[in-house]
Formats: sequence, C-alpha cells, structure tokens
Amino acid sequence: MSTSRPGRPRRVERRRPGDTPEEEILDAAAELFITRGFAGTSTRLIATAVGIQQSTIYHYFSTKEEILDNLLTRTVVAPARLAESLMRDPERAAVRLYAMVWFDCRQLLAAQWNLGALFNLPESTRTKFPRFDERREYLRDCYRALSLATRSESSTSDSAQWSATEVDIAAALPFHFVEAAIQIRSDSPGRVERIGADDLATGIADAALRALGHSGDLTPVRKAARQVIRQIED
Amino acid sequence: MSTSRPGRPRRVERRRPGDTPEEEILDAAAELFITRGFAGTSTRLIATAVGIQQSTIYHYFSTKEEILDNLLTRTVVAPARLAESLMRDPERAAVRLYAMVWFDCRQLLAAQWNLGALFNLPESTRTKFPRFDERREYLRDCYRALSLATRSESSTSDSAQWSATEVDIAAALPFHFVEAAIQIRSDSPGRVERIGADDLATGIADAALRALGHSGDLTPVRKAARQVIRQIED
DNA sequence: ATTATCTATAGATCTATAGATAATGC
DNA sequence: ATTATCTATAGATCTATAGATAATGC
Repeated sequence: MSTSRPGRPRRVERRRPGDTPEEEILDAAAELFITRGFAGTSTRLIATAVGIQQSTIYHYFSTKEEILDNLLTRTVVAPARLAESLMRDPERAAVRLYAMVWFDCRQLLAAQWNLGALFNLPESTRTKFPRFDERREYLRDCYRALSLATRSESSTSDSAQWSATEVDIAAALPFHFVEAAIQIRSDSPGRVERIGADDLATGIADAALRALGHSGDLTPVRKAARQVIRQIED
Repeated sequence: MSTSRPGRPRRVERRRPGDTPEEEILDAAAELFITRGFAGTSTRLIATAVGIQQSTIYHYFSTKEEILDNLLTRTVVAPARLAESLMRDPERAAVRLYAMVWFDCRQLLAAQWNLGALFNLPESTRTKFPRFDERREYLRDCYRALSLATRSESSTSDSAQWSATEVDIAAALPFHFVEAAIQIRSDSPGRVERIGADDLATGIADAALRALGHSGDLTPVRKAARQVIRQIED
C-alpha cells in the first residue's frame, strides 16, 4: 500500500482533514462560507486554505455553487432520515418530537463546523438547491406534524384551552428552536464547549415540549427518547 | 415650498420610500442585503434599485460597510431602549420578560423589511460594527437577567426541581426565541401575513415563558405586559 | 456659490477555462 | 496512458476616486 498516488504532487503538504481532495475542499469551504459567507469567499481563498492552486478546485467541482450544494445537502440528510423513521414509530408523539429535537440539536452542536449556519446564508434560500430545499421542507413538515400530535396528547390533561391560532403557532416553533442551537453556537461558542452538546440539546428539547404545554417532570420523556434513537440507530 | 432642490436632477424619478437620498439608499440596501447578502450585493445594484448612478452612493456613505452599519444599528436601538426601561420597572420579571419578547418580535415581524435577517449575515459578526455589537450584547444580557428572575419567581410554585445547568440553558433561550420570528418571516412570509405580527409575537412570547416553566394560563401576564409597554411608550 | 448628481476610470479583484507538467501504473 | 496538479489568462466584475455638469439660491 503506497502512500503516494498518481498525478503531479502538491507544492504544499496536506493540512486538512478528509481522505480525498473533495473532502479537504469541502472542509475548508465549510469553515470559510460560515465565517465570510458564500459571495465573500473566493475560490482562491478556499484553495489557499487547502494548500492547492485556485484552478485545481475545478477538477473536483464544476462551480462554486456545487460546493455549497454538497455542504447543504449533507447537513440535512441525517436529520431527514431520522425523521422518516420517527414518523413510522409507534411511540407517543411527545417522545418522538423530543428525540428529533435532541438528535438534530446534538448533531448541529457537535459537528466540526457550525454547518447549520449555512442555512442562514442568503444564497441558500434562492431555490438553487432543490435537493436541500426538498429535504428541509420535509423536515419542517415532520416537526409540525409531531408538534401538533404532541399538543393533542397533552391538551387532555391541560387546564387551559388553546385557540386554533395558538396551536398553529406553537406547532411551528420546535423546528425553529433547533435553529437556536445554531445561533448559540455562532454567538457564544464558549458556552457550548462549557455546557457540552448533550446537555445543551437536552435543554432545547425540554423547551420545545414545555412550549407545547407539556408541564411537569420531563425525565421519563428524555429516557424514552434516547431509547428510541438508540433503537433506530442500530 | 418648492418641490425641487438644488443640485443636478436625477435621470430617473424617485421610486423608493424615504424623505432623503440616505433613506432611499438604506431602503434599497436593506432589501438587497437581506436577499443576496452583503458581499453578494454590489454598490451598483443598490444604486440601480434607487435609480441613481453607482458613484452617487459615495456622496452619502463613504464605504459599503457604513451602509450596513447604519441598518444594523437602527434595528437594535429601539429594543435596547425598551430593555433599559424594563430593567428599571417594578413589575414582576415574568411580565417584563414577556413585554420584551413581544415587543421585539412584533417590531421584527411588522417592519418593512425583515431587518433581523441582517444579524445572520456572516459579515455582521466580524466585530466591525462596535455600536451594534455593544447594544446587542446589552440586549442579550437583559434577556438573560429577566429570564433568570422569571425562573426564580416560578420555581417556588413549580413541582420539578431544576439543576443549575438546566436553569443556565433555559435562561439563554428567550433571546433566541426572538430570532425564531426572523426565521419564520424569511422561511414563510405567507404565514406571517396570514397570522399577523401581533398574534405571532404573542405565540413566541407565550413559548418563552412556558420554556422557563411558567405553566398555566398566560392571559394575566399578556395583559400586564401590554400595559407596561403602553406606559413606557408614552 | 453651493449642491446633487453625472461620466469616466484606475486598480484590484473573481470565476472558469486552456493547456502544460510531474507523478504513477501498465 | 492516466491522473492530479500546476501556470497562465480572458473577460467580467467591483469599490472607490476624480472631476464635469446641471440645478438652486444669493
């Protein structure tokens, strides 16, 4: 097994994680798109961060947009896959919603880069990335469906009656609470490191259930949710 | 009172809201920065949207960054002013927190453009805008302080004990729930129009209190919060 | 005289393409 | 022969400046 491969050697040794040049480029692009934006990151800057020449990028990606497309899609694939499983799971809605919020927050908080910040780039929302858009919309629908079901479950034991509008709004919120993880990580990365991705994800998932009117002790829901995730991951 | 002012006339008639050229430029820049990002918006594009030549912008702003600085600062001034008043107010913390969340969400949802989306531009977070950074940090601190105080108030009547970490995380969330208003508005502007800024702000403020463990009927808090805002606004 | 606008442009980018070069592998 | 990289560059931007011009106002 030789360490060297065919092709002209680089002038600079490799400095980025990733087994292939594609991975190295995506890693550098992720860091730069997040900190400087898409339009604010030149292909030359990405190349320099990888340690290759600007034009070498085009051996692997045919446009700059294709790089962003790759990054956007990979951040949304795992959450959407989990969501699919959860929609078929027989558990209570509260547990499934909790599992989804917790899993997605955890991924966003623990990944090497704060990839969720890419969702907020203006360039991501111009419907140039249909794969990403489709998966993200599906995710939003799952969040809404499970939120509505969770609300129904707890409305029986709840003292206060909610209006249709109140329910409609509350059902839209858990999806956006997940984005709070992204914001917290970009606003104060120190806090994330101090608290840890697991506990922070737990806090956000707790908040999602409470916002839907689930009062009282959440310990059983937390336990059941982790159990569900463990089952699905195997 | 003559309608025409000194100086060479424009080749195109005015098409933007705003009494001064500065306001016209800021209005166009807001729309474009939000939809295409800062680096993705050229000064030529802003000028075209206003109906002036590219270089005319530099008669009013000395750099492109100065335009963004203006927009960022103006979105954070009113919330910070309200926060200052609320920190001195004798009302219960829950009511003051509710008032702050409701007011800020409402402003973000009802303004002409979704200016809050500017916070998420990567260019906004590079500490190039000290006025904005300082006011935003102050706002975050106020949110945290009122959230902690709210939690203390309700912990006496609450069945479940919260750990220090749980309280720490929960206290950070209401600030980010306000950002959910921004996300909802950029993701689905139709929903905002259908529901209305007032009701959506109410739903988010409700969620903030519930996330802090405030269970039960929120009607009295809502009423008191609007009362507090009305007092301060006069 | 003062002002707001215009025209023109310098110098610095930036994306993507064309084609040369230096390795491996058969 | 195949491949990954390199060098070079065309053509299209983009920001900011210099200086001309067409109004008002004294």
